[in-house]
Amino acid sequence: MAKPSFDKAYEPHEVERRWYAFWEENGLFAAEEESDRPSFSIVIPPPNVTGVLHMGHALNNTLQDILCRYRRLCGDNVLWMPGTDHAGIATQNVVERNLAERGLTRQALGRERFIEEVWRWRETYGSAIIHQLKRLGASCDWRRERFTMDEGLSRAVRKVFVDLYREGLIYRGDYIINWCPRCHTALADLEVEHEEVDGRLYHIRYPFAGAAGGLTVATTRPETMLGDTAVAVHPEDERFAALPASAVLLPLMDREIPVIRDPYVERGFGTGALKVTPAHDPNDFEIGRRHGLPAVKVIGDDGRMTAEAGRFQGLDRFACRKQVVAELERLGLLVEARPHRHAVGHCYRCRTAIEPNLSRQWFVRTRPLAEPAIAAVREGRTRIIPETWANTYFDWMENIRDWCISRQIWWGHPIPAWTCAACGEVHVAMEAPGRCTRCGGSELAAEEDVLDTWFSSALWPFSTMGWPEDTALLRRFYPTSVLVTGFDILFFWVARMMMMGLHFLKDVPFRDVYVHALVRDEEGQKMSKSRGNVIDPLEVIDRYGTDAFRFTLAAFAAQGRDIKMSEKRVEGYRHFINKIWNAARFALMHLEGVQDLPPASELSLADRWILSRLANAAHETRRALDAYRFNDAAAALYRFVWHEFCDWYLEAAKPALQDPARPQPRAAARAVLGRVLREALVLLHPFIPFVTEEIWHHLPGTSGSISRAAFPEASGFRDPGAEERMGILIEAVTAVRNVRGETGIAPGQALEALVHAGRPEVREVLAAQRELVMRLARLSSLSFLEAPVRPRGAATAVAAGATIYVRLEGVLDFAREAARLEKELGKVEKELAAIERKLVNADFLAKAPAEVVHKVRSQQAELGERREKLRAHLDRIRAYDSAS
RNA sequence: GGGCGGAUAGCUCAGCCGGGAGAGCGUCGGCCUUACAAGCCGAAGGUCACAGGUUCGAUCCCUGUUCCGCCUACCA
Repeated sequence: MAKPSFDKAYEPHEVERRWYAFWEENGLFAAEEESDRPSFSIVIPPPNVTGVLHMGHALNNTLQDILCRYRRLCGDNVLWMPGTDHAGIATQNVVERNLAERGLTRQALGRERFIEEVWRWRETYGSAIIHQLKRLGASCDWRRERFTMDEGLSRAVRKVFVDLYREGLIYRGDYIINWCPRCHTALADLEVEHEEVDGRLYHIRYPFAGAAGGLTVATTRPETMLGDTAVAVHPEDERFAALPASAVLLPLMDREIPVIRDPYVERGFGTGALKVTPAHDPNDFEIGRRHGLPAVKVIGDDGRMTAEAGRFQGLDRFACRKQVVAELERLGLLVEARPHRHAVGHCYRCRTAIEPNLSRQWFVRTRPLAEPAIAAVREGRTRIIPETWANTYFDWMENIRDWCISRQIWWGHPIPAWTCAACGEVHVAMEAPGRCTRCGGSELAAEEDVLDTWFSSALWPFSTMGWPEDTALLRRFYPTSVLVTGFDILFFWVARMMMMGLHFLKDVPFRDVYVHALVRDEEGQKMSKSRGNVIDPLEVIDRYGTDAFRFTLAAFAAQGRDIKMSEKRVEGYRHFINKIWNAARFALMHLEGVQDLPPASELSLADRWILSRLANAAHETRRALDAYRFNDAAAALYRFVWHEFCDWYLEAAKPALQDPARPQPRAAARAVLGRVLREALVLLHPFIPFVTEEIWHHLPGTSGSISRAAFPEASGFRDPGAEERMGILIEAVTAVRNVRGETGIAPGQALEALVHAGRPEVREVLAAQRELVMRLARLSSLSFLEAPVRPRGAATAVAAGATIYVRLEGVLDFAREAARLEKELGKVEKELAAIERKLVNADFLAKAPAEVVHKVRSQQAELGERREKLRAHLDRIRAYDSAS
C-alpha cells in the first residue's frame, strides 16, 4: 500500500477507510475456536436492524472496542460477537410506514407477503448500522454476525419456549395486560412508560337501586364506567356501614350493579367509593376475581367502544369520555370534575396512551427464574459495575411480576403452539405436530401471536454461540467476560439474560456487567428527535475524525455520571490527535532503523525519566481499564503524551538528537524516542485505533498491525531517582520561565542566571544538567553561587530548594519585582500558617500517624526556608528601590 | 409513595483508603522558538450547595435542609 505523505495536520478520513479495510481483510478481529490463550468475550448489545447509529451506540460500542482491543494487546483470544435485533414492533412500524407511503397496508398485503416485505427491507437497510459501527472502528468478529431471526437463533427460541412450557414456567391465560391500540398488541409492564399528565378526577353519582340517594365514585377515566360491574367500599368504612340498598344503578347503562366491600379501597381517596371495571383495570380485575364479578369489555382492541358500550359503540375512547361526561352532566350525576395530576401509561414504541385490557396472552412465570439471578449477583458470580446499579437490579428482581410475552404483531418469532380444532387441546412443540395427541384430530391451528422481541434477546449470549448445540464457541467463550450496556435496558435485557442464562446453561451469562451512562446534549437534556437536540455521531466523525470522537467519549465516561456531549469537546481532543501526529512527525525525522536501548548508564537523565514515566503511564492505563475507569485511562494517557512526552521529553531530547557531533547521546536519545513512541502508541491504540495504526506503519522497528502488538509492561523502567532529579530540573526551569513571564521579558532574549543551591543534590543536578537547563530556560549562562547574594539588577525565584537569580540588567522594574515577590510570599505564608496550626496542636502530634506528622514537618521546613529567602530578597529589593 | 444520583474554577467535569483541590475549554499577558498557531511559555481564577455531627484533621464519613436530574410504583 502506498505510504501517504506525512502532512503537518492529521487527515483522518482516508486513513480510517484504509486501515479498517486492512484489519478486516487480514482477519485481525477473528476469534479462535481453538487456542491456548486466555479467552475474553463480549456479546454486542444488538442494535435494532432498523436503527441508525446514535450517541448511545457510539459510547456503548466505543467502550466495548476499547476493552476488546486492550485484551487483544494483552494477548487474549478475543471474541466480540456482533449482530442485530429484529426489534418486532419497531421494525413492523417502520415497514408499515414505508408501505403506507406506497398506499399499502399490511392487512392488504396479508401476513405472508408482509413478512417477505420485512425481510426485503432488512436486506436493503439492515446493514446500515453495521457499516456505521465499522466507521466507529468496532473490532467485532464480523464473520460471526448474527440476527435474532436467523434460523439458529430461532431454534434456540423455540427450544426455550417449549422447555419452559413443559416445566410449567410458561402459561397462557386471561389477564389484564397493557394494550397499545396503535400497535395493536399487548405489551409487557416494562414496555409502558408512565408520564404525569394533567387530567381530571370526575366524581360521579350512582343512584341506589330502589332507594333514595346514591354513592359517589371518583374516576379519571369516566368512559370505563360503561363496563362497571360493581361499586366497592372499604369494609370498615363507617360512612358506608349501613346503606339503604345493596346495589346501585349504573348511569347511562341502566344496569344494576352490586355494592361490594373490599379492603383494597383506600378510604381517604376521592369519595371512598370505587367503581369496579374488571375488564379495564388491573386492580379492578383482581377485585372482580375475589368477588366473582363479570368482566365487561367496553373498549375494543382498536381503541373504540365495543357493542357492550351500548349506544356508545364505535366511538373512540377519548371521544367517548367527552360524551359520557356531557351526558352525566345533563343528568345531574356529575358531582364535580376537579383537576387531577396522575400518571398515564404510554407505549414505549409509539407514545400512544396504553389501554389496560382483558385479554388472553402467554406469560413467563418469572419468580422461579429470578431467584437464581438474584443469588448470582449477591454471591458475586456476576458483578455489576458501578455497584450502585446492583441495588436497582435487586429491587426490580425481588418485585418482579410475570412477563407477558405474546405480541399481536406479525414480525417476530411465532409462538410454537397449535390448538386442535376438534378438542381444543393446546400443543407446544419444536415443530408443528401432525395430529392431536389427545383426540387424534388432524386440524391444528397454529398460534398467530409472536414472541416479545426481548424473549429472543434474553438468549443472545448463548444463542449467538450456537446453543442448543454444544459448540466449541460456547465451551470457550461462555460465560462472556463482560457485558457493556446502558442502564436503560438493565431490566429489559440484562435481568432477562441473567434468568435465561442461569436456567438453560446453569451458569451466569457474564462475569461483569459494566453499566455506562447516557449521552446527553450540552445542557444535560436527553437527546431526542422531538427536542431537535440530537447530535449525529457520523457527522461528528466526518468533522473531527473517529479517533477524536472516541477519545472524547472515553474521557467523559466517568462512572455514574451522564455524558454531556458537545462538539467543542471533540474539537479539543482532535487537537490531541494532531499533537500525537506531530510528535510522530518529529520523531520520524530522527529515527532510522531499529536501535536497541543502551544500558541505563549511557542514558541521559531525560531518557531515564521518560522511560520511567512511560512505565507509570502503562501501569495507570492498565489499572484503570481493568476497573472500567475509562476516563482515568484517557486522562493518564493525555497527560503522559502531551505534558510529559511532548512538553518535556521531546524538548529535552532535541539537543542530543540534533547534534551529530556526539553520536553516543544521540543514539541513546534515538533509541529512547523510538521506544517510548512505539509503546505510547500501543497504550493509545485501544482508544484511538486509526491514527496509531497509521503512525505505527511509518515507524522503524514495527511489524504487522499495531492491533497485535504487546501491551507495555508497567514495571519495566521505573526509576524513582531519575524522576526526582528531573523534577528538580523541571521546577527550576519553570521558575525561570515564570520570572520571564512575570517581568515581561521577551522569550527570545537569553538571560543570565545564578543559582545558590541549599541542598547539594540540587546543585549537583543543575550542574550536571547545565546545558539542558540553559536551553529549556533560554539562558545565556548558568553559574553557581556559594552564598545567597543577589547580583545587581537580578530578579529572584525560589524553587526546587534553590534560589535562582535572573539577571535583568537595566530591565528590572523594582516595584514590579517587589510586587511579584510579595505575591509569592503571601502564598507561602498562607500555606505555612495552615501547616503550623497543625503542628501546635498536641492532639495532632499525638494522634496522627507518624508518617503524616513527618510529612507535615518537612513541609514546614521547606516552606519556612522559602519564606525566609523571599523575605530577605524582598527587604533588599525594597531597600534598593528606595535608595535609587 | 419508595429508591438512586448530582451540586467542586466563568463553562464541562476529575478527585481511590479522610492529611489542605486538579484537568480540558474559556479568560488575561507574551511568543510564527524549523514536530505541531489544531502550537509554545507564563498567569489569574475555588467559603468544594447550606447547617450540624464524628475526628487531631472533612471536598471525602454520618444526619438534616435546599435545588436539580433519573428510576420505580395498582390511590381510582
